[in-house]
Amino acid sequence: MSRKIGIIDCNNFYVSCERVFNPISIGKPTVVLSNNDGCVIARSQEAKDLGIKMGEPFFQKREFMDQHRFCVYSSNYNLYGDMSDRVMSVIKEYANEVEVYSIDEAFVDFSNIQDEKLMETLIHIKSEVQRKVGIPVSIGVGPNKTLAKLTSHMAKSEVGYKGVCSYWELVNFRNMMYKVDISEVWGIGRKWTKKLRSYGVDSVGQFMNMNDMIVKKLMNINGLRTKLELGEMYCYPVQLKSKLKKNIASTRSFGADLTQIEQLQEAMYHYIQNGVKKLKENEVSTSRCTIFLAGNKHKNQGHYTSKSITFQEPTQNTDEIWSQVCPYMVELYSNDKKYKKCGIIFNELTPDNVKQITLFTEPLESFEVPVNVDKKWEMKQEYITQKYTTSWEDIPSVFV
DNA sequence: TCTGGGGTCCTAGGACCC
DNA sequence: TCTGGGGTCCTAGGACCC
Repeated sequence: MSRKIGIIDCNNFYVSCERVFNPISIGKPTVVLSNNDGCVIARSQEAKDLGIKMGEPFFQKREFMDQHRFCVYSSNYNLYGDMSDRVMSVIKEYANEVEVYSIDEAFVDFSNIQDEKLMETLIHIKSEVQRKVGIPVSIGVGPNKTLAKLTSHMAKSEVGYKGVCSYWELVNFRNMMYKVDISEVWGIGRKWTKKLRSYGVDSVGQFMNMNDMIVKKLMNINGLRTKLELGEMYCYPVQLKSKLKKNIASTRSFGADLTQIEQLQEAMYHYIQNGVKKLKENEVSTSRCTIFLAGNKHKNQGHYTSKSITFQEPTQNTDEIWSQVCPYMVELYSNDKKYKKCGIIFNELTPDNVKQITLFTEPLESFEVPVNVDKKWEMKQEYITQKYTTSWEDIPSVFV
């Protein structure tokens, strides 16, 4: 007997969250912007209909949005995180086997629900999330994740489905797939779409007809899995237990180009503090990190350097990390370049409860770094925090 | 003037070892 | 001068996702 895998997906999630608290934007074209108000990361249906693309730079569309009386919001991740928790807990009232896949999506294993009750259950969940949290969702269900995603796409794009679509209710699925573009498949992104098109494969139906070995060669094992899932095989299991994170990153673009190493160091210290906060929230320590400095790739200054640094033992101490990172920044930095972004990625995370004891711990060389022994650092940091706060957050958050 | 941030997985190639 | 084969580990780069 086939599994019943569902995907419950919040519609235009960030916009929908804003609309719960700003009903004035309902019915108007609405977008939510990324950090720095850089680009569009969520769009209402009205905004999509007016041709606003995902990831489009805000400054290029600002005038257009003014003309069309858009509601524009800077992103408010605390709000979205909280709304996400509420949506997920409503879902969990009706299903035990839930994988929270992202802030706005959950895979659910509905296999234990009787065939005849399936649609009824899904419709009920959809209306309960709407009633209790105020967020509209779409639901797709099929024998695996890939087909669930594809049916949820149909649930969204075809009004007739009213937001809930089951693979088993689709008549002549295979024929329908010749009309669905290959890029709609979960797991097939821009590059692979281009590659497949160059082989004359434009529709999902054509992709399904390809030879397995060719698919594997052209893409990789996951490309093949995607193809097999379209043919009803079950390759990507629903992950009921949340897996431990493998990396935790803290990176930001600057409000303007930076040229001095002191500025970069201040920024990096800031990001380390932020990253350490995340380490503590996740109850892990790091024994290795990667730092990077990068230029503005949009301005023909797309340089990038990075360095991996191994710590003597797992840590979640900002200054300890900083003392190791600082000398390498000097190494990576070059005074004839402009920098637009930097950051730190913590790798090799170990849960705090299994901390190892190192028998021979040598004193940390890098504690000798001068910046760490006098108090100049803290003053600088305070100054830069103020500065960053004004340039990042002192931006009007609503334009009507 | 202004173009996000944070993840995962796979693969090829080099280093190194026996 | 000649110069095997196999295994593991690491890293960089490239693809994908939201």
